[in-house]
Amino acid sequence: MEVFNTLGRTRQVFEPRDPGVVTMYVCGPTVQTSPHLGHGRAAVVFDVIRRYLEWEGFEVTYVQNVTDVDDKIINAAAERGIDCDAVAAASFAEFDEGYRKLGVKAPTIEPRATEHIPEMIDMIGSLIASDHAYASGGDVYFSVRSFPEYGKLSGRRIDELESGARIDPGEHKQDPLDFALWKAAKPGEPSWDSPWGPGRPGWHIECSAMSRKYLGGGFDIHAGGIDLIFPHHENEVAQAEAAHPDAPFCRYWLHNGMVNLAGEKMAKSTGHVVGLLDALETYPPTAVRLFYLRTHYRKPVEFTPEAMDDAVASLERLWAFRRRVTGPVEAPPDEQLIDRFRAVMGDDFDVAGALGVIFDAVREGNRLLDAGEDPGGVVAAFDEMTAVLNLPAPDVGLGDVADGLVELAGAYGIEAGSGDEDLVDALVAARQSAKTAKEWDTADAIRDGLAALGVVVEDTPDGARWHRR
RNA sequence: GGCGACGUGGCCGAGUGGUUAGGCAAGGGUCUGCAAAACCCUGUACCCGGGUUCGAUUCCCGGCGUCGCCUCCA
Repeated sequence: MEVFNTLGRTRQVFEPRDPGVVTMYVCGPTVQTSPHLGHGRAAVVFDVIRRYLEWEGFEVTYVQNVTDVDDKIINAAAERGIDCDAVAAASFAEFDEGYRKLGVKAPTIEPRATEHIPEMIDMIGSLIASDHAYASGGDVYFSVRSFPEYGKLSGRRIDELESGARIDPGEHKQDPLDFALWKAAKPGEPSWDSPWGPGRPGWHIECSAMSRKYLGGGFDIHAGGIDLIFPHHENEVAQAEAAHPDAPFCRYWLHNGMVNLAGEKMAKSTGHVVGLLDALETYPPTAVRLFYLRTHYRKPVEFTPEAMDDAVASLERLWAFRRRVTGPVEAPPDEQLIDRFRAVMGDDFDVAGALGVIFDAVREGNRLLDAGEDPGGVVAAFDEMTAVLNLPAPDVGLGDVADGLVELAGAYGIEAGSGDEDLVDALVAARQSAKTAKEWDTADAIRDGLAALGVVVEDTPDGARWHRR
């Protein structure tokens, strides 16, 4: 298995720190506003990587942090006249809903910055003790020049950074490159006591401190958006390795590409976004998930209605195939398909390639079914592969069609009272009678009526079947 | 300006030094009362210019273009 490691910008053989165990830290959201489609992509992409690793037999500890204290949360709270906790709680609820609808597995641990202030203070303290940081005017800054390897993750050199850097008013840096580990509290801001006075942590320190706490030194995978490489992840490396020079901070850095809209990156700071929850209302969540998964995780993707229609149609092909097979599948998964799946997934998580294998399975399975042969092994492989990607089949339940259904049934003399599904079965049977009598108009009217309710009737050699659209 | 990524057929999108990715859409056919689904067939794809090679879309150099980072950002 090989992965592209941002640290070194090369493809490397994946060898976890401890055999059979993978420790992952994913940069989670700053719970400041509503999630957009970009947040969803990061979550889905790393969720699939996690599920794949678990499928390969690794025991995965998946940590995703929640940044619940930061300048923008404070500003948003001030603007809206509510407190920071309320801003964070409302935003977190939306992220959580979005992740859940997208089928993202809950993190093993989901630590919040505000619940790990002592750990951060400890780390800051040891950085000061080792001269990698200094207190200044109630703030504490990391001294970038004290860490010679600074820039190794993002491929920057300190001297080049120097020219563009500057010190903002109110900061007390010794060097423009230095960044805040601890910010002195201003009036009205949330704050915690510290050896340097009341204040709050800088952004970067939480990930170094919390990953250390839950995953230890030299954990396996640190993941996040490609836009976090600099400065966030660069700073994390510097802090963590300066505080613990004995071992590298983490072994593999994985970064996902951005979601673009009209050719430009979605970004909450510019308002150039499509809300995640809005998209999940407009499109089936599994189709949104598939939209993310069609493109390799490191590449940018363009969000367009056409791309979504495409994803919806592709998904329908998947499930149209799966609907053809009823009853339990007992055959072992087709080995050739599984081998191909494993090969592409182990090749820097080529999920687009994996989808190619899945669609090949669909064609082969359909061909076998048409030929009257047993597609068991292909179906078993299909089920296994789609489970790894977590592309769940839609609910077959009727949902909210009940009212129109009773009316339609009545029109054909079918008594309400039994369950909705029985009603549909009765209507399908009525259509079958009409077909037998060659009353095509009636048969088609029933089918059209059901279609209008979102129930699709399809004829097969074994009789008519129906499913929810 | 510095650093980095990318440029594949109508659209999306994997991949490879020489033999089919895949999806969506389109055309033809089979099946079917019709429809849907499905299967089969079709469309001579790799930004441009050099170079390496028996052979490059696939490696190297240059150019053009798009995007990202260089401030907060998944």
